[in-house]
Amino acid sequence: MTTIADVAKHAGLSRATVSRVINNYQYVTEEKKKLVRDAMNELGYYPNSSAQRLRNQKTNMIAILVPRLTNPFFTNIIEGIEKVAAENGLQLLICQTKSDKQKELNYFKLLKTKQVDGIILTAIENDWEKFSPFLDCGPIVLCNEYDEEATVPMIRLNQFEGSYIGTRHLIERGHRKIGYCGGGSMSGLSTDRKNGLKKALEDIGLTLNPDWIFLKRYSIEDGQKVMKEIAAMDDRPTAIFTGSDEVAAGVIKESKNSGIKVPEDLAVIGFDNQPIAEMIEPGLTTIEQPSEEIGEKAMETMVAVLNEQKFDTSLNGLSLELVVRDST
Amino acid sequence: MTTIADVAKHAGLSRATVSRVINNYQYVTEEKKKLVRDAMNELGYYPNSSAQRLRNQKTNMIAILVPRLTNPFFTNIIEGIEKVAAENGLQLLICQTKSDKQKELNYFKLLKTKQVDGIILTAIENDWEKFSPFLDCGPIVLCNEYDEEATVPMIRLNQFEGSYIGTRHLIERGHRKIGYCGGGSMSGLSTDRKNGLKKALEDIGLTLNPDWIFLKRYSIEDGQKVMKEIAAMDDRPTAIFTGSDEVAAGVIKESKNSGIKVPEDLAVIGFDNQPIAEMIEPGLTTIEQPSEEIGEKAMETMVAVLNEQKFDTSLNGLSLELVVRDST
DNA sequence: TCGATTTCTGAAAACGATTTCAATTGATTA
DNA sequence: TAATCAATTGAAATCGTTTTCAGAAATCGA
Repeated sequence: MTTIADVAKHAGLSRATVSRVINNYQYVTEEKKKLVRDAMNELGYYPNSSAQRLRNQKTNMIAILVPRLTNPFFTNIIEGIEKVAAENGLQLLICQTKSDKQKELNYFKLLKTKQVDGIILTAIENDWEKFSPFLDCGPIVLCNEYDEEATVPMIRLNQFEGSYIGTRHLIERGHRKIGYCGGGSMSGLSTDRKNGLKKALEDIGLTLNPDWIFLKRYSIEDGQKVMKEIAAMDDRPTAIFTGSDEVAAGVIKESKNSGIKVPEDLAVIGFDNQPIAEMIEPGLTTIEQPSEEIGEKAMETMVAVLNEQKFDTSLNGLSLELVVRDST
Repeated sequence: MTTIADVAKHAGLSRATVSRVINNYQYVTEEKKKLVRDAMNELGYYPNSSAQRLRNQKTNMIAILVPRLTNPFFTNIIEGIEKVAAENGLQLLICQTKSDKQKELNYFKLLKTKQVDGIILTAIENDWEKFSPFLDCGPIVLCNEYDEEATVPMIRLNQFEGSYIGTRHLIERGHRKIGYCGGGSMSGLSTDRKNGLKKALEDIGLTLNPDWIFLKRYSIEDGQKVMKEIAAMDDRPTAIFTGSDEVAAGVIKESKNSGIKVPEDLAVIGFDNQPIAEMIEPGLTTIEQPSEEIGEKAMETMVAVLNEQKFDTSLNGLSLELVVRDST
């Protein structure tokens, strides 16, 4: 491997000068700059990044923790994150937690071992206190997720409002027996959604039937199971509010096997507005989240924190919108 | 930050001994081991990975290049890769090329700068010769892709056969006017598929109509455009063979707007057997690829190469299977 | 013309780990 | 008993950069 010393020797200069050229330090004469550049080209030199990281105490690498890559919502977030990362010369280490507490926690060791400069969390599995040993190892940013205890920047949307407008929509269509199907129980996001639904019900004097609450449902298969459970009930909801389009799609798919008609027998509303919402029949009514923008904001915040700038923690301007199709 | 020197001092031993404990070198007395471990725990010590990488000249990181993360086929491959990577203590750097030549090439610099030990390619955009400067910087493994020129391990399925059996299926259903819709033109995989289709046609004395060949189509939107193009033709194919379920789904979706009935007016066959194939209506007939297994094999090969073991380059035992649904 | 800046460059000291080498001890063998 | 060998440890070199420090050369102002 050719090192900076080889380049220096070949150019008849010192390692220091070569380094200065690489990092465009101002006080190097054009003449020497050219000597160095020629030497680098002739030798095909590239700086060794491990050495740079060690010396600079910086990796320019950010870990991004997602539950599953197969969920387009998260890959869209990544899309946004990646865009801003590239603009700022940062690399991304994409980590799949599979919603596993231990895996999630293990990835935090990346901070301790200095493999990454910071972490963006798109979901939370563990109690927040578990993260406390890592808080001083580098910035942590929450993206599309939040925790009451957390003292870090959070980029999030008003999920409460999202499910509120979704539920209002169902109520307007005449539904009174509305079920809820969401994600993890630790998630502030999930409870917010549940509360938005509750509020919309309470507004018209109803309460959420605990039999119709399904938690920790993430995938198409989970959705299918939910549909089976509902089909088996004596007293069924007439509408179900789900935490993701995938789960909703599973519900709709299974409804065809269970002889339950959507939306006549069961209205279904999703969350995210993924491609599948448009592809499935009947088309899925859903709450659109500007996923790419959330990712961008999260990474912008990360960059700001890394540069010790101020950042904006207010509930950001991005809004959730109801997209009405045929499932309600 | 606490370093190995801090641990050494705290334990009253040398850095060398601490290092030996970390790497469980055999000749350290239990007594000192305990001293070191206690010191590490008390100080909350984690080895700095940049320093380790520099010293060991090894990163334990493998880059995996995919065109797009939003395509479930590739995330499934990643799933398989990740599984084997974890078993071997390797980290994954997931890189999105967006089918961009320059981006693809840029990621190869990861090898030059020693940010990764090796690269797994799941698609090829550039001519193979472009990669030649990187071949001696670390192992490259092709996964689900190949190139005539390439001299590196390739994990691939018999795509020729895949499209052959798919086309046979169409022919059996009475189709004679069959179109082809595939990916990049550089891709050996794509040409193989086209050739499999040609062969099946030639077997019954037909040729592939060049008007019905669509290349560089990857997404749902691309599929929709293809459908529009077909709808505008005077002489339309009665069946179309697509390179991915996403494209096929786009075709089917758009057919509903164009008043063209699938499968009556146009039979559609996909590739991959992604979740969407099952969700869309009519259900998509497709060629199932064991994507996760391909990923596993690719990573196993990478591990073998890294350990300078032999590897198996034969067309591997994984087979493509026709999944018949309602679109044909 | 002389002192004070400003440019420009290189030697050497970091960064934090691992490994070689040599030294020391204790056990074993001839 | 002396010689050999294995077990255990630490000092120091090394991995490839960047940066500090100091010195030399060039420029500037009075």
